[in-house]
Order: sequence, then C-alpha cells, then structure tokens
Amino acid sequence: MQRKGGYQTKQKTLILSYLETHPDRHITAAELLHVLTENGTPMGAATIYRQLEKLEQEGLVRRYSLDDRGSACWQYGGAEAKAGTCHLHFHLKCTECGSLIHLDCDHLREIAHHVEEDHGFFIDPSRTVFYGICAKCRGTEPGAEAEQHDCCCHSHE
Amino acid sequence: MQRKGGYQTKQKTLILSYLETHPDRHITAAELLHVLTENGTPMGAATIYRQLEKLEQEGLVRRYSLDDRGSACWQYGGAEAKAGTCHLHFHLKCTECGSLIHLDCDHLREIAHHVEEDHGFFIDPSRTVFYGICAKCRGTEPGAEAEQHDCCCHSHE
DNA sequence: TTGCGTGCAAAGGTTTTGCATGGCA
DNA sequence: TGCCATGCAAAACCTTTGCACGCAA
Repeated sequence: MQRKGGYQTKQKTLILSYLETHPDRHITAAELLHVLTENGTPMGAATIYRQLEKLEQEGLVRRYSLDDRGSACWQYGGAEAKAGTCHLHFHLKCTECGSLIHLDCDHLREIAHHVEEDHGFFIDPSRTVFYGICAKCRGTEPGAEAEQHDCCCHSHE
Repeated sequence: MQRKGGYQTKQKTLILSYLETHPDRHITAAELLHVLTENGTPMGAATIYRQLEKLEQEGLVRRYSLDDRGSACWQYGGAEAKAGTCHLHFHLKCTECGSLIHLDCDHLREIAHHVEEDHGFFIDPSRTVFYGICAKCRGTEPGAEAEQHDCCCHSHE
C-alpha cells in the first residue's frame, strides 16, 4: 500500500504544518482559514475541509467535536505522529470559560481499561471530552487552597 | 420564585411529553420536528429550539452535543424530574453503529470524584459522553465470550 | 388587557458538493 | 499525460433572530 496520501500539495503541507506547530491545541477550520489567509496563503474553505478529512484518514490528525456551537476541531497527533501525546490522555473542557485542559492521569487510563475489560467497550480518548467546570471557575483553586496533588496526575492547559 | 416557566402552551406540553415518553433516548430537534408534524401538530423549528432552551433552564431536560454532525440532542431528566436517572451515570457512544449505552458504574463515579478532588475539575456527567467502539462492533461480545461482569456495573442501551 | 409564545421568513455559521481549472507525478 | 487537488460558488444543514400576530393568565 503506497496510499501515502495522494499528491503533495502546497495547501496540504501548510495545513499539516500549522497543526504540527500547535500539537497541544484544538484548531477549528475557521482558525486555519484565518491564519493561512493572514500568512499570505488564502485557501478555500472546501480545500481545508477536504484536506483535514484526508489527514484524518491517514491518521495524522484527529477530529474532535467539542465546540458548543457545532464546529469541529482538529489536532495534530495520530498513530504515525511522534510528537502528539494527546491520544494518551483525556481532555477536560470547562463549560464556563471554555478552556481546554489536558489530563495525564493513570487513574483515567485505568478506567478506560476497566470499561474495556468489563463492558467490552473500547473508549477512544482522542474523541472523548469531559465537560464540567474548572477549578478557576468554581473558585476553588487547588494549590491556592493549600493542598497539592500527590497523585500520578499531571495536567496542563 | 414562581419562575415555573411562563405560560403553559400546547407546544410546550407536547415537546415535554415526547421527551418524557422516551427518557432513555437522546432526541434531536429534527426528530421532534418530524414526530410532532406526523402526529398532526406541526410546529415551527424556532419554537422547538426556544422551548428546549427554556426547558433546559428549568432543569427538566438536558442538552447534549454528541451528534457527529454538530446537531444537539436533548433528554428528559433534570433535577426536578424523578424518572430521569441519567444524570447519575455516564454515556458511551459507539462511533461505528451509533448506539448509545447508559453505564451505571461506581468505578466511573469514583473517577469523577477523583478528578474533582485532585484536579479541582467538576465533571458534569450529563454533558459528558465517552466515544469509542462497542462490544458488538468490535466482535468481542462479552457474555457470548464466556465471562460475565462481576463488577458493580450495569449497562443498558 | 398584558405580555409571553408562536409562526414565518430571513439571516447566521459550519460543512458539503459540483464543476471547471490547475498542478503533481 | 492522467489524475488528483484546488477554487469558486452554490447548496445543504443546523440554529438563531426579527417581527407581527395569537393566546394564556
């Protein structure tokens, strides 16, 4: 199989490159449209959607639908991508302020394992987003409130 | 506060009634539009969206955005609704066949607790959906494959 | 009677599709 | 040269908004 993804076009390169440069962000089609236009390479929306679809099929990027307004997001980091580690952890999205938190936590991986073993359901962390309210918006910032995490976890925005 | 939800109109009653009749389903605006029209009570889309928004604010229904195509769903069962227990558990959605699985599991509740305690993030189970692939679609049906669940969990479609 | 709710139509945003043209291999 | 990819425009969706009219209280 030499299905390496068809032709190598300027547009494809630019899109992938932008996603690669921001591996920790979830990027919308609108953002790509905007950024690429600003950088002097305007591009039809259709092209962006078509390329993102292909990149997704090639496993280089991942598609999320975590926007409230029904707009999808994409993130670099697929099976073939080394830099991306977001497929290993879960995402928390605050419904108040909209911030996206990446959560590396063995606890959560355990859960995925449990659900898989006992329920036969394979959870895809890369598609799954926990909705809720973050510490900042709740007013109970952990850390500012004395105690530190002592668990395996590691979170960052 | 007598904010019981403004006027009691035929449309509001019909919408709530349909949701009440299917407490275990996630219903889209399009489905409501279709069903109500078929039942001889056509209704403007705007009315449906406006009513759903109000019902949500009243806490009688819950809004999800689990459709791939960016269309939202609603489900009966809020704080004031006795019949609804879906706010207590998590939902698994199969990205292959689209089936929605309700998962009652102490394990998962523990997780929510853990994330809240150690990360300060309050997970809203009613908005959170796990995406993945169900046993049926993976071909490894638990049960048909010998072992039974022996954990606390209980799942149903 | 008062004011919220409705219906219709129009607008908004996101995503898809058709078709002729352009560019990679 | 032969396809695949692009661009543009139009269309398809889902959802929201404006405005005049209708109906609950």
